[in-house]
Amino acid sequence: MGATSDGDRPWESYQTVYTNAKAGMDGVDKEKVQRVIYEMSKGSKYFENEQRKEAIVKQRIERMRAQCAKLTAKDIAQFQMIADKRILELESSRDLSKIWVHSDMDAFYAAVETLENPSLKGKPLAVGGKSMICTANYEARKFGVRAAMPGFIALKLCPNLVFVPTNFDKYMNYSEKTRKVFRGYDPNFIATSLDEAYLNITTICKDRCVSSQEVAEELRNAIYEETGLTCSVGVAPNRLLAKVCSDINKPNGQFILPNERKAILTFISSLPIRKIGGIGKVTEHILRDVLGINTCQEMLKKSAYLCGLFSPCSIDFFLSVGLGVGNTDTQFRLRKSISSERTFSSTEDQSLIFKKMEEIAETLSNDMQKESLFGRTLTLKLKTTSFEVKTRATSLQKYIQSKEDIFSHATKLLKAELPLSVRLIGLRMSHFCVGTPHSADPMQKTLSGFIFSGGASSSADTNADSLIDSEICFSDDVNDLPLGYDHPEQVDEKHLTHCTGERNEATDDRSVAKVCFIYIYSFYIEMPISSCTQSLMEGMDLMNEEDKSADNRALLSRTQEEVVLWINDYMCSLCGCELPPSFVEERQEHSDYHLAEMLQKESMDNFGKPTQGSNPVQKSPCVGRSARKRRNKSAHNDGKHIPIDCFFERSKKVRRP
DNA sequence: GGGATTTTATGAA
DNA sequence: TTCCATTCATAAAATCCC
Repeated sequence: MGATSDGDRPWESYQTVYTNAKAGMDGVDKEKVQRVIYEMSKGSKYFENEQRKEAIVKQRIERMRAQCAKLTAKDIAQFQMIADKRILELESSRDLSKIWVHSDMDAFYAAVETLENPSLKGKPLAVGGKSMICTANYEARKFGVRAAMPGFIALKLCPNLVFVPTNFDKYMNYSEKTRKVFRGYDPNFIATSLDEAYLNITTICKDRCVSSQEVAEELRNAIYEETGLTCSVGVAPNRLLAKVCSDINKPNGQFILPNERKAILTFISSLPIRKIGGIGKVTEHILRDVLGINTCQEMLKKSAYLCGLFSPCSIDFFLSVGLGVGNTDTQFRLRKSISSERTFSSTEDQSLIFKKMEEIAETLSNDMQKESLFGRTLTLKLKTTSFEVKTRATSLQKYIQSKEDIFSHATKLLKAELPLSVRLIGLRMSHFCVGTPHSADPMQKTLSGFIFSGGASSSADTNADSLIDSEICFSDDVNDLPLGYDHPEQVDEKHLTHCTGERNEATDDRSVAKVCFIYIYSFYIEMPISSCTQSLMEGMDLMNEEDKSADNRALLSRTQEEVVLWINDYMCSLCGCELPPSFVEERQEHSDYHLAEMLQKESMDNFGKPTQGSNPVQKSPCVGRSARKRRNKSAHNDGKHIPIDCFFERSKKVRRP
C-alpha cells in the first residue's frame, strides 16, 4: 500500500501537525509548503524521530487491519448488535434544550501585538521565537505559516515574515477583558485557554426572548468594543458541535447550528472527522487507513467494526461524533498537575544537566508556592538528543513543595538514567493535597463541616482513616511545629495523649477530628496546645450535649456562617479569588481557609503575639502522610462523562462475541 | 490475580 | 550559520506489589 510514490515525491508522506489545513489557509499552495517543510526537515534528528514514530503508527494500523480481516460474518453481526444498542442509548441521551456558544479570538496573540503596534498592520506576522511559533496572522497564513511551526521553516516559506516575541502578561490582560464580557452572558462560562471559551446562553435567549443569532452578534460586538479585537463564534446545542461551528466562518464571523436533530445529522454527514476536537493526526490516520472513515457519518456506517477494534470509551466517543451528540452541562475541572520544562542545546555534561534540573526545580517550586500546592508524585521528563521522550515517576510518603525537596527526589530519578545525552528536562508534580481553593479534592470534607457536623460521613469511612484519606496532614519541618515540640512524631504522640488521655484504637472520628482541630488551631495561632485546648475541648463537648451556652453558640456560628462574601456571586470579597456559585464544596473550603486566617488574626489581637515569618495559613500545613493504601481512587467517575480525547485501540483482552 | 502505580502516546492551545 | 516549545489532561499498556 502507501509506499508508492516516495521515490518521486517523498514529501507527500511526511505529514506533520502543521500540514493540516487551518482557518485562513484555503488559497495556500499545499504541495509547495509540504515540499519546503520536507526539505528543511530531511536528515535532522527530529525528522528521524518523526519517521520512527510514523513507523510505529503504521505497525499499529497493520495490526488493526489484520484484526479486522479475522472477523467472521458472525462476529460482525454480533458487534453490530452491540453498536446499535449503544447508538440507541446515545440517541436517547441527546439533549437539544441547551444553547452553547464557542468563542474563539482571531489569531489572538498576533492581533494583540498589532493592536498595540499598528505599524505591524498588513505585514505577515508570527508571534514566538526562532524555534517555535505560537500564532501567525492571516497574512502569514497565506504562505503556509502557522502555529506550532518552527520559526526557521516559517521564514523559508515567507522570507518577509516579521517575528514578535511572546508577551503573556499582555495577552492575559486582553483575555481578562473578554472574560468580563463573557461573564455578562454566562457567569459560569468555561474558559479553555486565554482566547477560547464556552458559554451557555440558554437562559439569556429565553429571558430576553431573542434568537441565538442575535446574542452571538451582540457578544461579538461587545468583545470588539471592550478589546478592539475580533472573534469568531459557533452556536450549537452542545459543546462538541459549537467548537466545530466557530471555525466555519473564521475570522470575524459566526455560524449557527439550530437545535434540531435533522439539521445536526445533515451537518455531521459530510463533516471530515479531523474537524472534531480530539481527533488529531494519528486518529485520523488510523480511522481512514483501517476502516476507510473520512466523515463523521461514516462512524455510524462502520459502527460494528469500531466496536470490534476499540475500547468502550473510544467507541462511545466515535459514535457520539457520528450522531452529533456532545456534552451539554457545565462542569468544572480542578488542576491535576503542574509542571515546568526547558529545552536547551543537547548535552552529556552531567554537572550541567543537574544544574538545569535545579533551575527547573526552582521554577516549579515557585509556581507551586504561588498556588499553595503540595504534591506527592514527582515525574521527571527527559528528551534525548534523538528526540525520544522518557518519563520517570515516583510517589512519595509526604507532600512536597520546596525546591530542595523537589530537587533531591528528582536527583534520585535522574541518577538512575545516567549517562545520558539530553535536549530537554522537565519536572511535574501531581497528586495534590488540599489546603487552598485551587487544590481542593472534591471528596474532601471541609474543616468546619467535618468537625461540627459530627464528622461521620456516609458509612464505612468512620475511623481515624478518614483523616488520613482526607489528606489533612502536617509539615514535618521542625520550624513549622508548634512551640515546645521538635519532632512530628513527638507532636502526634503528645497531642493524642494530651487531648484524649490515651491513644485508643477505638477513638471515633469525632474525637480525632477534635484533636485535629485543636492541633490546627494551635498551629495557626502558634500557641502551646495547653493554652488553647481546654476551652476548645469543653466547647465542643458541650455542643455535643446540646448545651446552648452563649460561648458555644458563638463558636459554632462563627464556624458555620459564611465568612466570605461573594461579589456578583462570583468573586471572593477577601482575596479576589473567583469561584462560580456551583463550586459549593470549593466555596465552603475557601471559607474555611479564611476562617483559619481570621482565627489566627484574632489570636494575635487578643494576645498581642506577633507571628513569625510569613502567614502560617498561607503555608498550607501539609506533608507527612501515612504509607497506607488509598481507597476509592476514582470514586467521582460516574462513567457517563465521555472524555473528548479517548480514542485508543482496544486492549488485547477484548471480549469476543 | 487484581489493584495501584508508572510509562507511553495522543491531542489541544 | 543555526535548525522543531510549553503546559495540561487523559487513556491504555506495562509493570510492580501484595
